[in-house]
Amino acid sequence: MGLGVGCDTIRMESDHGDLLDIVRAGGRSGPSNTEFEPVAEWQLPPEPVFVPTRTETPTNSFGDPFLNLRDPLLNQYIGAELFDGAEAMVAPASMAVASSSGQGGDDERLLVAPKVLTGGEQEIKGPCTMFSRVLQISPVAGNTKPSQLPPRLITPPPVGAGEMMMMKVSSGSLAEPVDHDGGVQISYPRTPGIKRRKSQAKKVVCIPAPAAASNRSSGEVVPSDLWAWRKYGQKPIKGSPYPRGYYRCSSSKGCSARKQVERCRTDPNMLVITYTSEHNHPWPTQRNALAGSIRFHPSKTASMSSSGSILKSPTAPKEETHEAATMSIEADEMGKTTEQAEDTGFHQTIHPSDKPMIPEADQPDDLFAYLAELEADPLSLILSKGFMETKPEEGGGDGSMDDPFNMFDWAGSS
DNA sequence: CGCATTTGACCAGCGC
DNA sequence: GCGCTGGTCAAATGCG
Repeated sequence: MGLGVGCDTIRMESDHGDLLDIVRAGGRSGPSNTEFEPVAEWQLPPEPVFVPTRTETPTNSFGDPFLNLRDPLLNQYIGAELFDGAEAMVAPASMAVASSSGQGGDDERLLVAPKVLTGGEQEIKGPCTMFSRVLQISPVAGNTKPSQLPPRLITPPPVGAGEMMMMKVSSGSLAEPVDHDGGVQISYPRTPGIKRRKSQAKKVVCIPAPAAASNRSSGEVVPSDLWAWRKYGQKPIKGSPYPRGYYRCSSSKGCSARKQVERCRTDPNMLVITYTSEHNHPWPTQRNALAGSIRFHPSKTASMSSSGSILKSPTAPKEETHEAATMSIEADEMGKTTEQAEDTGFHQTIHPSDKPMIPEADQPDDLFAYLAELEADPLSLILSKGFMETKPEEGGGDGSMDDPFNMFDWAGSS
């Protein structure tokens, strides 16, 4: 199932009185007890839209891990590009991402939820909850208001089985999944009553909580990513039975990057991770990242023993990934010619038809190990495997390790 | 011993 | 100004 054009809008009201507009596509009908209402500002472009080049992106100069992610199994992008405060994303066929002009001004936020179906209509269960990963990049403080920006919707070609579901948040607090049959949502924290220190850029990621394999005394299971985080506080949150953990980046001294981890109020199986500030340093080395995340994660130890490192991709060796990283755009696959892609300044590779990154010879064992690891630590795997593939512009970069966006070189530089 | 987590105290923003 | 709540600090504690 590819990306549909027809959309339904489901207006839902959360327990906080927040209105969520859910735009569905792909033929699925929403709950019958909801009010259907079209959202005019949501537009489906006739063809994929390319986002500007990275050089036009003034923020996240050190390679935000949530930009340009790729679904490691589908080998498709699940990431997003942030520029000038606008929201623009590249999504796999299993996901739809959109940005709106925001009739409600600053209150307009976008949500994305993928729906991946196996071949036909059977939904992937179990470890494949990884497919339920969604990203949303919120506007950057000080930049153009979303309401001043034109709508942008970036969709990959309808390749592979998938179903898309889009949502929009009019206002409200942290993301709370409203679709519980496989979708994951991300929103921007917009609780009016909650103080927001200054106007910091925040990214809210809502992911399935890893299996409760961890024996942490707090019972909290925090998925790791490439960064090393140090917990510096925990607070009970009003209205939520679950505390919120506060983490700061420990990969580098002086790094102001922070994240908050809490369980979704309505769905304890979901983790809401809010990223604040940016890293002022490049990606940490594997060793550093490991040092900051291995504690309290016995399952990772087992994973390490089999794969050598929790950050080591069980898929392609470095040479292959690097090769992939330097491959040029297969623009035709996106319904656009290379020239067109270059005209837009967008230089990114999407391989909808690529074979899975799992090496065939190692698939049986590695696949199980991979899935197990995925279940235990999905975010880490996503970040360690699903790196963006960005080819530097001619003369704009040599793809060396000096390029903070060159994830593959970074992974191999430790 | 080094580093991370825990946890109570303190600070700051916001609404009334 | 006061109270509420979220966010941060820092000493205590624990683990490898």
